[in-house]
Amino acid sequence: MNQLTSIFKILSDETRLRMMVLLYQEELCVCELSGVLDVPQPRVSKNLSKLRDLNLVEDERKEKFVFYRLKEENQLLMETLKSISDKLDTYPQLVQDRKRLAFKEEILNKCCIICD
Amino acid sequence: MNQLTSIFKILSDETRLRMMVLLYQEELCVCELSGVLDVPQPRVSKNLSKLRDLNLVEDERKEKFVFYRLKEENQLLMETLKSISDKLDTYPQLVQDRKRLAFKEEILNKCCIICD
DNA sequence: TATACATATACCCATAAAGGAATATGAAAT
DNA sequence: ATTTCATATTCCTTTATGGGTATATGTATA
Repeated sequence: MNQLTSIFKILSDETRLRMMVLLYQEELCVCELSGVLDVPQPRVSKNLSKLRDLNLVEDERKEKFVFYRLKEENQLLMETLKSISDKLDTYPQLVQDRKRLAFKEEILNKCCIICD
Repeated sequence: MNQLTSIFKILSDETRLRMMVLLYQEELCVCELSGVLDVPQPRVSKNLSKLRDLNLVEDERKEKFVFYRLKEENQLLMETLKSISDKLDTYPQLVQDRKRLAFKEEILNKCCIICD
């Protein structure tokens, strides 16, 4: 039962929901999430750790960055994210996030300092 | 966006989730919900009013009782409740609630005093 | 009109949760 | 080995949330 409600609790926070919707698209590192969503890095990290605690994401280090991706085991979560993604146009913020996702490289260059 | 997160917030509380799952089956009055779920009446009422505030249920008085039913307009909510109901067996508490729902008349007789 | 009963609300308390700022950690590069 | 940079964590404050008890409301029945 708690397994159920905790999923909804995770989705009930705007920051996390936006993170999940992006991660539903593709794996992302912390600073990409932070940059695309325009949300401070500690907030992203803290919320990612909540997702990790519930075994909803897995992380993998690649060089300097830690990438997070959704674990697809939780069927309810996946169905829910699909429902949201199917009607993405209904939610301007999510549409904007997705647009910004397309520019993540440029955003990354501003956020982290890899401008070489 | 808030429209989205508020749906999940509603579902993230165990009492409300159990209420919603029952209401997904059939309309129920306050004391039926209270009796079937074995939850104090004020708690049921308060949570119903939260649902009403979000326009997720409608109520109708029939004689002495006020019956609540889900409004089926919110597609995401409906899809979510369907997902849950489809895998009901996974959640013992929900299974038990549904069993008790079948005995609601007897439960009602104990909870309210209509024993004529 | 007075009473009973179903439901709604108010008040209070305890806990949880989110957010920000500062700082710690730990891997990689020099 | 030391510095840099990405990420994680800690501490603190504020606000939100849920639950209980008591009580108010309002409809129906006697």
